[in-house]
Amino acid sequence: MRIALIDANNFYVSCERLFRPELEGRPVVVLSNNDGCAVARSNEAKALGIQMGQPYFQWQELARKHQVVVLSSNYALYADLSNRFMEVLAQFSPVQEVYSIDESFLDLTGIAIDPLAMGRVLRERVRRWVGLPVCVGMGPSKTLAKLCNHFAKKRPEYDGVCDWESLSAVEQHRLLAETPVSALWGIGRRLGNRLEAMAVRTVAEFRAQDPGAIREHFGVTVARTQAELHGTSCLSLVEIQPPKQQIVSSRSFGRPVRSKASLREALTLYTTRAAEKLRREGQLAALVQVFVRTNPFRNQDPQYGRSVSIALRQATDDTGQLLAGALRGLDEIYREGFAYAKAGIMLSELRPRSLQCTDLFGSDRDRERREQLMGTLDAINRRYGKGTLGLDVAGLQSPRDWTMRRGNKSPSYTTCWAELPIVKA
DNA sequence: TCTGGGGTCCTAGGACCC
DNA sequence: TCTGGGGTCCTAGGACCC
Repeated sequence: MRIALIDANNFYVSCERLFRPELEGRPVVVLSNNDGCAVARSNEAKALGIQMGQPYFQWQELARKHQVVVLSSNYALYADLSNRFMEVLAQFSPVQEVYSIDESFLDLTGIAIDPLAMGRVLRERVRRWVGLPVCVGMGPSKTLAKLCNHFAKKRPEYDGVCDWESLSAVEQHRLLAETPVSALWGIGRRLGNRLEAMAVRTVAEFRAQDPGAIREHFGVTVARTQAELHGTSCLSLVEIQPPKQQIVSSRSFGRPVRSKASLREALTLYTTRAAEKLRREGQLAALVQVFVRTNPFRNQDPQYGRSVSIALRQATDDTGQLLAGALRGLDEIYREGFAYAKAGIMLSELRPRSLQCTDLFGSDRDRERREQLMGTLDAINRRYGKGTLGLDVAGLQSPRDWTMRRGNKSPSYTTCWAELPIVKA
């Protein structure tokens, strides 16, 4: 078994640099929604000490001093480049798992080429065809492929490609002994702390633990991780994404929201998005959950947060019916006098549309007409852009002062005609 | 003043059944 | 005084991922 994990370097930053090559060599940070936290950092920005997930206001001064280029996130651009990246990788193996927006596993078992040579070809191909820098890790299990990818990124001597089985036993052990256990895929901060409390600090020490004891104290997931480190593949590649079990749409507000009218408006937008996703997935939802909460970081302010589940009479993908449920939920949980910072909805108890039962209390003709309406809505929004047409059950009236802040977004270079980059001859 | 969003899986415990 | 055992389903909470 030979599994490769190909991962783009500082993905969002690399996407931005593709259209602004002058950012090469400079510290660049991409921010989360609402320009809240750092979610991608160039190597130069990492070297300045800006942490992943660190709130912008905490390093704003530092950024100014070192002329860091700070950008809002541009998901349309990243999603488009991600698709191109994945298509290029697909040419190297019939078995691919797209693991996240910037990572993919490939099964390279039985491919006769020298793995390191193969890794270098992969890197070069993505670099030339898509323009993104990537690193390649390979090993007999997903966990070892992930770990080797980590080495390929952190250790310049590997030049971006690291294969577990091409390493000598001495080298393997040295790497494991130099790597903290929390660098492992599946070992986060909590488990890392618990392991450390047992004097298990490095991957080498973790691998040497008694498997029975690991299973007993940490459960099957951690036991599998340990087995994978020994080269026993426990996790197979997921080639076809199983249908989603829940669909979430939520946002923090650009500024605190007090009125119910604004919350209704925000939830109308979130429900519209979630319903679109649901229809794209070909699923129906039977349960709508709504939540609102104040800002937990402002603990001097009165805090409130609640969620409620609304069971629908029948599973549906109709924006109107889902929205009616969501707004009924809001009526239940809204309390006056709080400064709300975030709201959202979750659709769950999903099932394929093909299993829809007929409604005892509604006519099929009504249903057909609603389905046509939703289909038309989706088609128009696909063609003319998100949000061109929507339902207004909430009665949109208040000024939309809650929408998110995105002060520094780059143009949608590849997904919007009006924002195509123009190259001057 | 300013702190993201969207997911999955596992486990423990209670309810319930025969 | 003695108070079964095994199984399933559901839910809440915890942990992880990017």
